[in-house]
Amino acid sequence: MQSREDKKRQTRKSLMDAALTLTGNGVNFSTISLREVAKNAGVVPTSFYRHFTDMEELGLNIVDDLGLILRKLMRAARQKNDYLDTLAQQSIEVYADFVCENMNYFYFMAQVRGGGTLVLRNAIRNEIKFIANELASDLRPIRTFEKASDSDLALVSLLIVEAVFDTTIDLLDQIQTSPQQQQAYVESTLKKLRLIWLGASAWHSP
Amino acid sequence: MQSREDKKRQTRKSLMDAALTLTGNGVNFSTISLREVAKNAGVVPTSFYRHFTDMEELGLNIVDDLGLILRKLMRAARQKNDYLDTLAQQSIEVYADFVCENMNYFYFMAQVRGGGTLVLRNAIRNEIKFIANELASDLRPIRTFEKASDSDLALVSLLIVEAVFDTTIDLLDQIQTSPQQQQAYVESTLKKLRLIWLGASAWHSP
DNA sequence: TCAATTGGTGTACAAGTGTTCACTAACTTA
DNA sequence: TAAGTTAGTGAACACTTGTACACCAATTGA
Repeated sequence: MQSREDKKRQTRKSLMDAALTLTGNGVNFSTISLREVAKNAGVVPTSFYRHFTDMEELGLNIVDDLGLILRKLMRAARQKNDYLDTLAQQSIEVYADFVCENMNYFYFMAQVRGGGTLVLRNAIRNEIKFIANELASDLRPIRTFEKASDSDLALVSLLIVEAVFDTTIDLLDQIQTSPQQQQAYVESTLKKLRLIWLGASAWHSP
Repeated sequence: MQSREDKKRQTRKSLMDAALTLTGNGVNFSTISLREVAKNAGVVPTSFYRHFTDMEELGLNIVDDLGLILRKLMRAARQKNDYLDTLAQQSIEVYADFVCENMNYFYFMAQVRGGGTLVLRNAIRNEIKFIANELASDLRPIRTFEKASDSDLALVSLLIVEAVFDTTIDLLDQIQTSPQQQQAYVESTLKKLRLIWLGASAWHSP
């Protein structure tokens, strides 16, 4: 038996899952109707209002969940390794796997990043900045960056995170059309990171 | 007096402009209805079919126009200058101005890049690759890259173009909320390019 | 000049949209 | 056990959507 609160939480989750499933199937989040979400969640349209005032609020809650996903990602990628290149390769492979396992969330991110409401766009931007900050404090102890200023380190981190996140739609489309060539994306991204790496190393040693 | 063909071309342009105006006003392209476009173009809904079979086809034609815009951009940015840093700064300033003057097109690009149909996404991807290729042949004669392989040069170019294009939504939002701080975006992007630059220089001198 | 072509019109329809309101049944609390 | 709270229901609303069809008027080409 479950309490009323539990049941509520459950349908709430059903609604969010329904929206995510739709975005994962290639439907643009902005075009998804409240009624469609309700139907896919096995609930009558008016019930939607017991949980969210409108689709944007539901979207904001998905962004929150996405935040959790991304923090889990960071945890998984945090395998201390002083050899930068190995670290980078491992991280990107971890990332690609994560995207595979949470495709719906990453489709959502890719869509909303450039095409959501201003409110939603800002929410995504904040998540990206947060991850970049996390990365910065992970990079700080590494020898390459011991002389780098905080703002330089922040910039390097932001560039890396953007280079990875903003091309995730390419990875997702790759997975859909020819999953076996996912490795191509990993290699191309790895090369980009190596380049950024190199730049960062040279940054403060003129 | 104008021929029938001219008049047709003109309403066709009205339809595309209407769609662009809407995306420029923050409406997501995927949610724009055929009827709304027709109304804003001052034409009855059924007339739409005389020009496009559906909104996706209209979108593809906008991508084509965007291609022309971007080629114009490349031409404007092609001020030969052997001093890389100055070149980079000039290019980004040119880009920011271009985005200001063609906001609707760049909103469209930002939206469709991650949230359009698969067909539209691929169309945008191709434009990005094309621009990256152009950039690569511009970089080729520069001394820094004289020893770089073609594929390395292609990678550097792609990274640069993506770093600029995929954050254009940030520039657009910046322009909307506080236009005077547009310079902040320019500086941050310039730093990113410097970093990539440095990495590229170090790439083949181990 | 006369017939053909065609861009644009107006009506119509079935389907889907967000939101309202009164209602029910079951859980919670006193 | 009785009263109160509330997640979910179902009907109804005014409106928008894409598309089909018959039609018109003006440019075109013979």
